[in-house]
Amino acid sequence: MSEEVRKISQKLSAPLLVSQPVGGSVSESISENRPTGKYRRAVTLRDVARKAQVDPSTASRALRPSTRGLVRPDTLARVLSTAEEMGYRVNPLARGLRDQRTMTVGMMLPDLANPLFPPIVRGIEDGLRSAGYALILANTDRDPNRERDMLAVLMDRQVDGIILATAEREYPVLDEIAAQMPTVLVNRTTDDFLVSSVSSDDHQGIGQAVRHLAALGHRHIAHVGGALRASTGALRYQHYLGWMHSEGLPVDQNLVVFTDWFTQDLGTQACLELIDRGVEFTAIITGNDLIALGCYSALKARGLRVPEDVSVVGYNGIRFCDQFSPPLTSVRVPKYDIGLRAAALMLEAIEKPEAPAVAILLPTTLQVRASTAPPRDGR
Amino acid sequence: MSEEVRKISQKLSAPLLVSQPVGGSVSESISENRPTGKYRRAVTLRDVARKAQVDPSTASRALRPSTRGLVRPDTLARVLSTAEEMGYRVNPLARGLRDQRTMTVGMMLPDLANPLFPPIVRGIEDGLRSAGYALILANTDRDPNRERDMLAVLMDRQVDGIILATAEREYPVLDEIAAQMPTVLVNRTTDDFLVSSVSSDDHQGIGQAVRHLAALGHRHIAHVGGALRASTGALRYQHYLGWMHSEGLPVDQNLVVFTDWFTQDLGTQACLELIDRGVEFTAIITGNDLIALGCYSALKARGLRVPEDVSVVGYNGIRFCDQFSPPLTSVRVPKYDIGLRAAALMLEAIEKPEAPAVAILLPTTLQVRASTAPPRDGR
DNA sequence: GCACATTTCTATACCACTAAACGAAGGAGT
DNA sequence: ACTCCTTCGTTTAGTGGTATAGAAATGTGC
Repeated sequence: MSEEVRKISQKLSAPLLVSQPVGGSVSESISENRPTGKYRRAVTLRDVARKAQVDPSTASRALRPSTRGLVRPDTLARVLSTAEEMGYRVNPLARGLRDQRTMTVGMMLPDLANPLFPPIVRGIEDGLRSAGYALILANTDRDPNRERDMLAVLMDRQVDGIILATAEREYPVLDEIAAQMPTVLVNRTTDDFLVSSVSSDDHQGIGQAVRHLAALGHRHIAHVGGALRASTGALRYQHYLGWMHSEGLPVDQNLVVFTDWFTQDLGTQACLELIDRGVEFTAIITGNDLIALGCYSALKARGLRVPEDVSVVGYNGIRFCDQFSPPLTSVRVPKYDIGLRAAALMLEAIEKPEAPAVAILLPTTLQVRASTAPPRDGR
Repeated sequence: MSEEVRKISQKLSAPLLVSQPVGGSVSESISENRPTGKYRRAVTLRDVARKAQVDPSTASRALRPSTRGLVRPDTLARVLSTAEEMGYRVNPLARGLRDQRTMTVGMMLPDLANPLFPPIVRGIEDGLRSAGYALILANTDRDPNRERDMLAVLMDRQVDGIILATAEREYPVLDEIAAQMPTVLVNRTTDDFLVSSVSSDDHQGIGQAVRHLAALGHRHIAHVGGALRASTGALRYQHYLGWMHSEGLPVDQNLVVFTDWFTQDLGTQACLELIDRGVEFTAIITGNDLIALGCYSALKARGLRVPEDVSVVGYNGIRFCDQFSPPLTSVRVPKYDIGLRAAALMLEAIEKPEAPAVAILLPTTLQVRASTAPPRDGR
């Protein structure tokens, strides 16, 4: 029935080379040395200048706001209107070559398919776009070789700055990168505080989680943490310790396990290990939502129900948290805003390369859902 | 406890301007007109040529593989080694300006945060990357103005091609775009078959869904479709009709509703409308997974259970389908592969602009999960 | 009416790279 | 010894835009 739409091939209609009629006394057409290819060539500054009867440099002046004052009003108007009329647009390549700027920012991230990143990327994207910058993404899959390669690719492209979502606490390349161009870290930071960063306030976030569980009556709260070599993993663990203490709850290192990375499978493994230690607990604070999902599987495998037997709190508040079974209580981090801020910071860094580094922490909100409940009485 | 990591600001260590010692008889340093800024300037072709004692154009020949044959072996070696030694990298801006190619492809998509897109984008990204191309994303949020703007931005940047995930069946801008540069559609197509596209084989996909439900014993299968102005919405609807007929199942237009767009909320609305028509059905085939989630809510709101009272089949097989409550049976489309293919097609189109358009359909697989079950007996 | 200041525009040069045309050197052929 | 050819390199010019210096036009004051 739909066979007619399958694997068909059909000639492209040959497009017209629209050669805009050039009125007035200047007779040359726009870029007479037009290539013979399929596509139309763009109008250049020279084309505009010729038609407006001025020198290209005058046209250039007229067209860029900052130098506009150096042009007599009537000339200005003439240039502007012919430019408008001819549909002139500056060629950012040419301008970039001259100014040594590409108006492009590179971003390295582990994997766009990780649901944490798309909203951040959108934020960055939108933030940069409003200032005329474009974003080039490079996924590294946490492969150090690929990371090097992608970095080289971005550098080669002369990006005006680099945003990194790939940083680990020890991250030797960073020095090298930061020495070459403006650099901003998102979501994660390094131990050496050299470079600006934007992330969520994990202190506050873990606090919300601990206090929420404490308020429900939990005392034996476990931690299935993320990778300690990532700042997020380490910080959340530290803040877990800190808040447990300050809430007067017992901390037992047998109730703490770590994953090697922030994935569902590793979360399951770690959680199974935790359970099999046989130390009693009624709630888990996890390193992120994926690990939390891993805990769901592990708990289920050992016949424990969420939240009846064990409450689980995630971190990040990725999309679909509310659709999980049960819906996952999670510390929501403002992902889009993190991106926006990172973009703003990048623009600032490009503008003023000598400005000092800043760490920006954005507030989290606890989203309480069905994965947390009071512990069964008696425990 | 973590106060020390909060809102700190600290001077960046001033980086050294590493001025590589230039040996040999040529005494000028690399780019003596180095700017005074924070960052090091790149080594140019001239620098290499000077040091290797050849003309820049000879160096250029030596350095690009295609013209390498025109250079005597010893000269070649000398140029190559000095280039290596000085860490020379071509400036893509300059090359792009000369060759009128940016080695960059633009992509317009509605919203990266839609879980359908990240895997596709990764595929495109990886496919392009391997050929030395980079990808620039532009999110449009389906706002026609934004769409125009983003398009202009991409054009201005002289991208070598455009990949569109924003096409609707009637999509007037497309002609204009396709006349200007290589264009490839992903996921969706237009009614006028002018431009190459890569999407999933919806005929096969819906077939899998219908036959799965039929095999379970369902006869009254409803369709909560997507937007008809998108090819995906229209095709899936048509194929639903087709397969229902060919499976000998009754088609009742009262069992068909459409959403205005592929979102969860609109899915809920549409499904509520469907239920309130009072016509009996035991299963729903939806326009995509988000609509399926919307149906979950609607069914729940009317006291119907999935899958006991109504089976639900999604489309796309987005991430976390298996975590939903209940886990969603869905037609999985090979998102990453779609991206890869789109990239390949784009590269081909850039290479040979006159090549005819092709529509590539990739096979789907039905992932059966807990949202589908046999209908309760008696119905 | 002239010197001088100011405004407005043009010419030049450069950003980094490369295709095409050109030229020099060396070898082969007669 | 002379031309012709091949090989390898350089010169030239051009990609589009803009800062800078300087030229031309205009205005000002006496």
